[in-house]
Parts: sequence; C-alpha cells; structure tokens
Amino acid sequence: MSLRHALLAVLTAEPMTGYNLIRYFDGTVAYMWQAPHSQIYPELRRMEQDELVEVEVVPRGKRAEKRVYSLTGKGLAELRAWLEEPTLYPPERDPSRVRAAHFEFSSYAAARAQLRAHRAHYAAALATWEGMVDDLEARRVPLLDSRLRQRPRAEHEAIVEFKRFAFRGESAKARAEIDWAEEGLALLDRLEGEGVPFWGEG
Amino acid sequence: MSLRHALLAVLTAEPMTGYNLIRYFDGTVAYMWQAPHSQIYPELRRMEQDELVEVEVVPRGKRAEKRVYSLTGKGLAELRAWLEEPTLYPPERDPSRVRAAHFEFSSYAAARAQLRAHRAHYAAALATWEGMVDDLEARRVPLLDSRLRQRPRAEHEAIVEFKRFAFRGESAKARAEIDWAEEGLALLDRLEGEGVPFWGEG
DNA sequence: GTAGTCATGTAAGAGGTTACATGATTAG
DNA sequence: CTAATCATGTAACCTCTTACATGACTAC
Repeated sequence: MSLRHALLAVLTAEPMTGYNLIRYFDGTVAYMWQAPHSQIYPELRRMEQDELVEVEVVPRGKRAEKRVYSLTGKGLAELRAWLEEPTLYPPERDPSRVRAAHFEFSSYAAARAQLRAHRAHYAAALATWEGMVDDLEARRVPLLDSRLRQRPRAEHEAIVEFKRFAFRGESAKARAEIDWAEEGLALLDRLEGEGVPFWGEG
Repeated sequence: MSLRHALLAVLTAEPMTGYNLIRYFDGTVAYMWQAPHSQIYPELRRMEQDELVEVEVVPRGKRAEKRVYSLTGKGLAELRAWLEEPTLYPPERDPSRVRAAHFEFSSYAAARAQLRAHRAHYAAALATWEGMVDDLEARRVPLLDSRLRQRPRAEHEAIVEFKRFAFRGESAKARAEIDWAEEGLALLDRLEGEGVPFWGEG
C-alpha cells in the first residue's frame, strides 16, 4: 500500500485539499509513484476512516466547500513504521524489454523505431528529473519551504539531500536506459551491415 | 496486454503445456515480465477462444490428460503486430525511491538498512541476469535450440543477440541501482559525520 | 458570458496477488 | 510407499486504469 504512504509523505509538508495534494503529487512524488485522482480521493477517505488523516471542511465562496486534510499522530507513526519496513520489490514488468528480446519477429525498421522511442522517452524523463534536482537546489519546489519551516535548520540539509538523492536515482536509471537503446541501435547496425536477415526480412 | 504477448513469444519456440510454458517462462521471460500460474492458465484459455493458440488434448498415463498449446497463424500475426506497436511505458512506481525521498522521517540505522537491502536485492538480480547472458552464449538455455531449429542458420546470431541484449538491459539497470545505493550510503556517512540530525535523532 | 481553474467524486472493468484446492504420474 | 514433479484450475481481494460526471469560483 505504497500509495497511502506516498500521500502521508506529501501531507507532512502542510494540511491541504485533495486537489492541492494531487497537484503537488503530480509535480514531485508522481515521478516515483504515479496515481490518478480517481484513486487518490477514495484513498483519502479511507485514510480518514483509519484515522491517519483529519479533515476540516472549509467553505469556499458562497455555496461550495472543500475538504482540507492534515496528518494525525497516527498517520505520522504509520509513515515512520512504513519507512522501517523491509521494502517489497515489485515484480519486474517491462514491455520494452520483452519486445527487445523478440526483435527477430519484427524488422530492422520496426526495431529501430522501438529503440529510438525508448531513447526519446528516457531522454525526456532525464530532462525532467535533472530539472527537478536543479529546482531542489534552487529551492524552487512548491511546498519545500513549508516542509523545511517545520523542522529545525540543522535538518534542512538532510531533507533536501534525500530528495535530490531520490531524483538522482531516477536520472541514473534513465541514463542506463538511454545507453541501452544506443547499444541496441549499434547492434542493429552491425547485424544489418553483416547482412543478417530475420523474420521481417525472411 | 503484455502478458498475452509474452506467452505468444514463448510459444513460438514449440508447442507445450501450460505447465511447461510456465516453467520456461519462470526461467527466462519472467525476468522482464512476471506472472503467477493463476494468471497464466486462464489467459491461455482466453487466447484459445481468440484463436491465437490451438490446443491438443493429449492423454497422460492412464487417467490424466494434458493440454498442449501451439501458436496459430493468427497468434504469430498478433505477436508481430504487437512488436510494431509503439510501446506504452508503464507509470513509474518504485517504493524504494519513495522511501529514500523521505529518509528524514526515519533514522540513520533504518535508512542504511534500506540501502543495504537495495544493494543486496539488485546484486542478486545482477548475478542472475549475468548468468543468463552466459547461458545464452553457451546455448544452455532450455528451448533456445528448438527455437533456433525452426529458423534458418543465418538468423541464429540475431536471435541470440536480441536475447542477450534484453538481459544486458536488466543488468545495466541493476548496476545503476547498486551504484545508487552506494551513493546513498556515502551520503548517510557524510551527513552523520557532519552531525546532521533528523527526525529519528531529533 | 465564458474560459480556465478549483474541487470532488463514481463506476466499470482490466490486471494482478494470494490463498485455496485437487489429483495423477514417475522415480526411487 | 512416498516424495517430487507434472498438471490445472478457482476465488476472493486488491490495485489501477479509463471514462463518465458534476458544479462552483475567478479573472477577463
């Protein structure tokens, strides 16, 4: 139940509505754990029932209302307990790798297109993630300030460093995928140069 | 629906029972796409209904029977079509990264334990995947021979190379994760050396 | 008034996990 | 005879995706 813990982690920064939580989530945590609003709103309701968060219903304009969620003591305890639990590694499930393993049923053109798309996908991701690292250094990340304000100054370095560290992990993975795609393109060039046929050409 | 296509890919090697398919799957494709037998048996039934595979019910001993699946023309066409489709990249969902981003709610000891476990997890995976690359080179992989026998000799190199390439991708990812964990451990050492406190110590 | 943003849901269905369940065959 | 392996399922439950749905507020 990592979604729940990701939401708890966001709420440590400050109380907020589901809508704001989702906006912030999409700008940060979603690079490590994605979730649509259709999953988040119901989850917040369940977390409320489990007393991990509290709600304040606040009027908005004349007729409307909004629900402002804040972390409870139990919620923080749950987050801390989760951080100490041994991580369960989700099963590998990578469609681009399955495809690559069976390129012989495809064609040089299609295989190249797959690898170029792979490279483009991770290049875009890399740019985003490196941008996030820059934003963290420059303290341009929404909610980072309110997060820091809650903790003594001595802890600030660690807080920022851990976030940078997480994004560097994503960046490293993206770089590995880009290199892999390049390697695959070189392999295709070599095989085609040697005149090696396969299904698509046979 | 990548599971379906992963199963079709395995069945290109030779006709086999669900049981054998699962054994082979677990030894190879599962490193890129995992699935339990409770998902595979029903999927094979659905693939049969969709005429992607054919079944021969074969007696086994005196009383028992087994169902031997083989790929149909439609099944091979479906596999080939899938290989040309643009890959849909599954959303990022990495619990170890989410944890790392919030280590400040944990303690030095717990954060170190997480990163050591991360390193151990990917070191084990790396050993497995590098072993797979060796086995492919030495042609020790079950079904590889029957797969090759079906295709002209000129294609063999490409077939083996694509499988090696896929596993090298997994290996590269594992190496990136190991490096990341090392980097994190070094970061923890530095912060602790500088006397930086956080939640667990506050 | 109207477009963009704020705000919060529901619901059907696909995909995946975990546990339960059974029984035949074969090698020793 | 007994353990390992061969063989095939079902079912409950959870998670996630996709689509549908609504309406208030705010700046122009």
